[in-house]
Parts: sequence; structure tokens; C-alpha cells
Amino acid sequence: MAQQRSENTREQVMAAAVELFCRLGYDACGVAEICATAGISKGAFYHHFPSKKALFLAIMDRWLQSIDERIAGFRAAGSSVPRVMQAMTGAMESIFTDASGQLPMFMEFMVQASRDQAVWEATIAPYRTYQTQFARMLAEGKDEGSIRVDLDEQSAAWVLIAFLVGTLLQGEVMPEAADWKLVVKTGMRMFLDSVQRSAE
Amino acid sequence: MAQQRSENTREQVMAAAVELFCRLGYDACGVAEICATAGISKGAFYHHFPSKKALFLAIMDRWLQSIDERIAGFRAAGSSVPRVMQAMTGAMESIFTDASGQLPMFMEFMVQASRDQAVWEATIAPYRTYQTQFARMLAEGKDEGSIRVDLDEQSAAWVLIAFLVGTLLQGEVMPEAADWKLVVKTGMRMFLDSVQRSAE
DNA sequence: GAAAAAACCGACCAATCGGTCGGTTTTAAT
DNA sequence: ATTAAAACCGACCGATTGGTCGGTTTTTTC
Repeated sequence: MAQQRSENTREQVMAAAVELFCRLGYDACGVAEICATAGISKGAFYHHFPSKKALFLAIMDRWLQSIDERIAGFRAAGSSVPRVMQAMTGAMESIFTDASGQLPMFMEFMVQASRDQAVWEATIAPYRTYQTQFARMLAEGKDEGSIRVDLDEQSAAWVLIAFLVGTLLQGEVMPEAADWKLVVKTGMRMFLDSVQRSAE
Repeated sequence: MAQQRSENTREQVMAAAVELFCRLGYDACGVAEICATAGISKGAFYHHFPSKKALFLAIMDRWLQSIDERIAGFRAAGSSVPRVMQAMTGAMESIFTDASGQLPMFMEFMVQASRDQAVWEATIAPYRTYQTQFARMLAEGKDEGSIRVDLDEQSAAWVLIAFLVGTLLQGEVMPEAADWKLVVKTGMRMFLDSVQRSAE
């Protein structure tokens, strides 16, 4: 049990910070408050993180990593477009159920990203990856005949991502306004409808 | 020229605040900085606004009002679904061109809305209005035969709004990543495709 | 078990924050 | 010209902020 204690407090700090960043925002909550919630001292905090912003970056890195793992699941689902869409729908629904509480962090990421270069690059990179992957998938679908050939797959991929991001945002800001799982399902089906080669 | 001066400085303060809120964020920029940018003193500031938050609310009210005016244009475009969609597309494109600079405020609104009740209600109200109007429009389209009857118009309306919000967000955070006008156009066409009664 | 290293503590600091206040200048009314 | 009110000024205040530092406790190493 060498560095077990160290890693433990580090984890406690990050957990406390996520909760406070969500509820109060990055600027509105102080380091002292994070320390109190985590049950440690300020000295311990600055022993693990060089600054408040570094803590934020660490949380973001971990979050992006977990997203990457989710995305990796899509490839395992196969390369057929309808099948991947189905997997995506399921993943989105699971996000809405069990991870909806920590979604405010997503907004915090966005806001910070628009003002800090380092945060910006880390946030933007995965987006481009998803878009590229999905666009390629659509292009393959064209070849195999399941996707209509007059579709602009680059724009279509962005349309899907924009829809998902928008739904996530609204689901967070006004969770009671609609059945967001149903909205996701409907949107996915509409997307599929307009992307697939019309059956004849 | 009675209260001309007063209104003038008030406008200067709001303009300075918008610019600083966009670039630095609400919490990260101080009242003193706003005053310096506006070229007035702190005393003058608190003569016009009771608090920093009140200034924020005032900016938001003005923004929501301008949105309402844009929306009013849609009704003038007629009640036919395809026609309204076309008008919406045009409006979105114009937003991307001439108003893209002040879009970071939108994020600021969202973030504040998730934490402050008063801001929340003001932000949420118009969304529900748009969704309601558009859902009704789709329902009418069902009756007149231009919209497929198996569509859930409530969810479909949310799908559209989520797509537009997501596009706006992404277009702001990564303006160079795609031709966002084209994305809007593509998304609108896809939406129309899947909503309209399939031609036979 | 001694000594070195890592983890931790909490009082403290300079800087900054939103907001106040007594006083001055500008404008409007008489 | 006088006066009252509105607009404006900027020094100041208490509170809070991110971050520091000398010292203590715990863990690891030999």
C-alpha cells in the first residue's frame, strides 16, 4: 500500500471538485471549499495539483478518456450504419439516465474552452475524431448501397453531432420539459430515414 | 436632450459588459474593468444598475427581445411547413454571418441559467414557445396532408431545436471546423425529408 | 530503528472582488 | 440666477480569493 493514500486523496479532491464545479461553477467555488468538501487541507491540495486550473484540466482529461472508451464500443458493434446508429441511441439513453448529474461539467468545459487555448484543443480534438469516423462510415454506406448517393456525408455527420450536443445541453438545462430519451430516439430515426436510400 | 446622456452611458456600460463577458466570462471580469472599458466611474455604474447581476439580466432581456423579433418574422412567412423551414434556414445563416461575435454570451446565459432561478426562467420560456409553435405547425401539416401522420410532432420539434442549438454552439466554439451554413442547410433538408409525407 | 522522503496541515499573504458613500459636476426647472 | 435633482466621481471597505510556507505526521527505505 505504497502510494495508495496519495491516490486516494487525489481522487477525493477530484470528486469534490466535480460536484462543486457542477453546482457552483468553476469561478464561483474556491479552493478552500473544495478542500473542505474533500476533507483535506489546502497544503495537501497544492501538493497534488500545482494550481486550480490544473485540477480542472485533470478532470477534463479523465472525462474525455471515458468518452473515448464509450466511442470504442461503437466500433465493436460493427460497421453497418443502422447498427451503429442503434448502438449510439442506446449509449445516449444511458448517458441521460446514470450520468445526467455530471453533465453541467460539459457546459463548464465548453465555456472554458472558448477562452483557454489548452482547454480548447483538448475539447475540440475528439469532436473532429467522431465526425471523421462517422463521415467515413456514411461514405462506406454509399458504396455498399445502404446510403443515398446524393448525401453530403461531411455535413450530415456534423448534423448528427450537433443534434446530440444540443439534446444533451437542453436535457441538462430543462430536464422536465420533454422526454429526452424519446427525443433522442425520434431524432435518430429521422436521421436514419433521410440518410438511407429510399426503399422502392 | 433631457435624459440623453444617461441613456448614452447606460448603453456604453452594456456594450462594454457584453464584450468583456464574452471574452472573459461573467465571474472573471470585474465591475471595475467594465467601468474602465465603458469610460465611466464605479459610482456612475451603480447609479444605473443596482448590482452586477442586474446588469447581466438587463443584457439578457435585450437579447431575448431581439430573438423574439426574429421569430416574429417566421409567422409572416406563412404557415406552410416547408416555407417556414426555408425562412428559418435563412435566419440561421444570417445569424452565423453578422451576429456570430456575440454568441459566447449565449453560453454564458446557459451556464448562469443552470444555477440562478431568475435567469433560468427567462431563458427557458422562449424555448418552450418555439417548440410549442413548431409542434403545432407540424400538427397542422398532418391535417393538410403534407406531414406524415406517424410522426411524433412534439419530439420532432425538440429535435429541430436541439439541432439548431447544437449547431450554434459548435459553430461558435470551432468556427473553422466546417462550413456551418452548409451544415444548417443539410440538416434542414434532412429534417424536411423525414418529416414530409413520402412522395409516391 | 533511524533517517530520508512523501503526504499533509493550517495560519498567513498580497491581490482582487462587489459594493458603499460623501462629495462634485452637470442638467432641468423655476 | 437660484435651486433641486439627477448624473457622476473615486477613495475606501469588508470579505474573499488563489496561492505560499514553515513545520508536523505518516510512510518508505535501508
